[in-house]
Formats: sequence, structure tokens, C-alpha cells
Amino acid sequence: MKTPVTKPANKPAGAPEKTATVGTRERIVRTTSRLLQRQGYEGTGIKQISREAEATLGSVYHFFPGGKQELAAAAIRHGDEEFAVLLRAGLGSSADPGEAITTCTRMLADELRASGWQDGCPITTTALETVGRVPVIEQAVAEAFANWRAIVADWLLAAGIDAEDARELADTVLNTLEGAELSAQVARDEEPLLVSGRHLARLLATYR
Amino acid sequence: MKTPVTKPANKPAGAPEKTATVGTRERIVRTTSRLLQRQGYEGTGIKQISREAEATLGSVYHFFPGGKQELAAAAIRHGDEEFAVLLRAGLGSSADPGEAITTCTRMLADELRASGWQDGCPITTTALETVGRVPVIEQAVAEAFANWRAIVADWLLAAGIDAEDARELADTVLNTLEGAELSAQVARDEEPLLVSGRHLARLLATYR
DNA sequence: GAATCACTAGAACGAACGCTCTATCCAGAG
DNA sequence: CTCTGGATAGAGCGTTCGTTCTAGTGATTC
Repeated sequence: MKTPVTKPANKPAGAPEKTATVGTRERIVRTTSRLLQRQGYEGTGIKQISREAEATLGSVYHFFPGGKQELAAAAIRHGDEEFAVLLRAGLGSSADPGEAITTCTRMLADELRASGWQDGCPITTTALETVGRVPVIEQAVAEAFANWRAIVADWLLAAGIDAEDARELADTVLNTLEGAELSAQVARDEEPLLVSGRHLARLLATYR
Repeated sequence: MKTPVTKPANKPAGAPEKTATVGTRERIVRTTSRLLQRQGYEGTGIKQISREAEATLGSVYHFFPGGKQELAAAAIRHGDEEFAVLLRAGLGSSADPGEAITTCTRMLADELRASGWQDGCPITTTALETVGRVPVIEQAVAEAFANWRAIVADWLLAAGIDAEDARELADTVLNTLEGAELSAQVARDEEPLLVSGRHLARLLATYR
């Protein structure tokens, strides 16, 4: 309009393969994921997202014509994969189930403290805010939980635990991790996470 | 202004002792608590509260001059006591710790299902949304968690568990209940709650 | 009867919300 | 070259947000 500048769009000069669109879309999703994690769904505005992602409103609605809901669902799926990576890393760190689970809580505690007690579970806040009211987000959340549960269940199975027990224990392991992270976050103290890790290890030990 | 009606204010005719103010204030707090539980802090507007509580905006700001934050903090304290009552009832239901804890999860599951999976923990959503950003709410949340933890710890102590163990177990019991309720809510299924109840009972059994 | 006080009542404010819209840019195809 | 279409750009829509403000109510006190 007023500024016919020769701005080079946003192609990063390097990366000759992927076009600029991939970069912008990814930047929007990642920014949204982080903001939803810290401020929740209702507390995060689309204009704030576009500002912090250094993308314009037009770009946001270009990539996510479904608006805020579609964008949030994509961010939830991003958080899903992010947490899955951490979970696989923690659980795979040791052959001993008890040791692996405490490594998991240790990792969560470190990350939480490093962020100033801000970055808890990437999807919990949004999940609670939208439960029963935004189906497209609800579904992304349900898929994330199912994904994580499968990861834990497979790991328990590989550790020699009976299939039925593994399925049930996966539920409780995840529930306790979720609750412990929430508790650590509001208390600004990593103790609840570490304590729950030890108790989970003790519980698992009764199954061998 | 336009309507000089002879509306009897809101004194309920009966109850000669307490004045009308108590009724209105309580009504506002209870409505806020329920709305925060279901929609979270950012998703709940003061005008919606005044509408559903059948109180005017003037009344809301009369009783809570600190605005939305002060009102939310009062609602959190209300939810604190509400959950404490349920906790005491569940834990006191049996002399056997394992049985008492599964009764607790049973009660939570019933309530959750009866509300159409809407009414989870009365304070979690608001707690997560405001952590690190609204000190007055953060403090009310911290007090609630401490209150519940003390209730569980005292109960474990009375059940003959060592003081140090009781303190730590109280953490994990609460964390797991919180996580299980969240999980049950998003899955629209009471299984996670019941399963976690059994696992908690099993964990407690290893301490006798 | 006048004054006081706790409470009710809702119009109005500036700011922010999600979203729509038109306009423009630019790389590649013909 | 022109043409096309994905991507960028942001002004502006109607609505709602939290809060402030003035006015008015009915019961109580001197």
C-alpha cells in the first residue's frame, strides 16, 4: 500500500527445498503451542499470536481458515508430539522401569524449573478450558492422551509386565505425571514431581 | 430509573436473622465457582456471572471492589472447602485405607458423570490459567492444595503410617486424583479414575 | 422527618476480541 | 512479456470485555 519495499518475503535464503510457506506455518503453530501452554485458550488472542510469531493476521487466516479453533487444534497436535518425544526419551533411558520413571520426572522437573514454573504440560490448560465446548480441540486432546498412553503401555509391556496390567498402569502413570506436574507448577517446587516419581517406581516394582 | 416498582429487594421473607447481603454475596461466589470450574478464568465474564447469579454489576463490585481477581480468589476458596468436604467424607468412609481411597475415586467418578463430564476439580482450570500471573489467585490455589494435602496426610497418619511417609504419600495421592479426574474428564470415561484408585490402594498397602 | 448507610441498578467508557475484507507482492508458468 | 495463485499486509467490522460512574432503593438511627 504505502510501502512498496523490496522485502524478501521470508524465504530464509538457505533451505533451497522447502518454500517460505512451510516456515511461516510452522512458526505460527509453535508460537501458538507455547502461548496456549502458558496462557490457555481464552487467554491467548489471535493478534498476540500473529505478533509474536512475526506473521500477519492475513497469514494466520490463510493457513488456518477455520480460525482460532483450527489453529489451537494444530497447536495441540504439536504439543502432543513434543511431549511424546520427552516421554520416549525418559522411558528409554534405562532398562530398569523404576529408574526410567524417576528419570522422566527428573526431566519434567528440570524443564519446569528452567522455565520459571511456566511451562507445564503443553495441552492440559487448553484441554480443561474447552472440554465439552470445542469438539475439534477435544478430539486433538483425546488423541494426544491416547498416544501417550500407548507409549507408556508399550514400554511397560517391553519391561515384562502383563498386557492387561500394562494397559491399566499406563493410565495411572500418566495421570500421576500430569497431576504431579500441575502440583509442582502451582507450588513452584519440584518436590511433588520427584516424590510421585519414587512412588510410581515403587508401584511398578510390585508387578515383577 | 424507569421502573419505580415495589420490588422487595431480595430479603427472602424467611430467615429473620441474616440480612439480604449475605444471600447475594453467597450467590455470587457460588455462581462464580461453578462457572470457573466449567469455563475457566478467562472464559468467564463478570457480566455472565452477574446475570447467572441474578445480581447486578453494581452488587458484584460492591462486594468485590477488587474486581474479577478478588472475586475469583473468593470462588477458589469456596471450591477449596467444597472439595475438602468431599475428601473428608470419602476418606472417612472406611477404616481400611485401600477401601477408603477407592470410595473417594468412586465419588469423584459419580459426580463427574452426573454432570455430563463437566464438573472436574473446581480450581484446576483457573489455577493453570493464572499461574505466575495473578498473585491473589495463586495464593488461594496454593492454600487449597496445602489444605487438601493436610487432610490426606492426617488421614494416613491416623491409619498408622509413618509421619514422613504420610507427608509424601499425601502429595502423590492428591496428584494422582487430580490427574485421574482430568483424564476421566477429557476421555468422558470414569475408568481412569477407578483404575487409579485401585493403584493408589495397592501403593498404600506396601506401607503396612 | 431528616440523615445515613448498605445495597441495587444499569448506562457508558476505552480497549481488546475474533474475524472479514480488499489490496498487494512475488515466483513460476505460458 | 503477461498471467496466475499462494502468501503477505493491515484497516476495519460488530461485539464483548472489565471497570467506573451516577442514581436510586428501603430500612435504620437520631
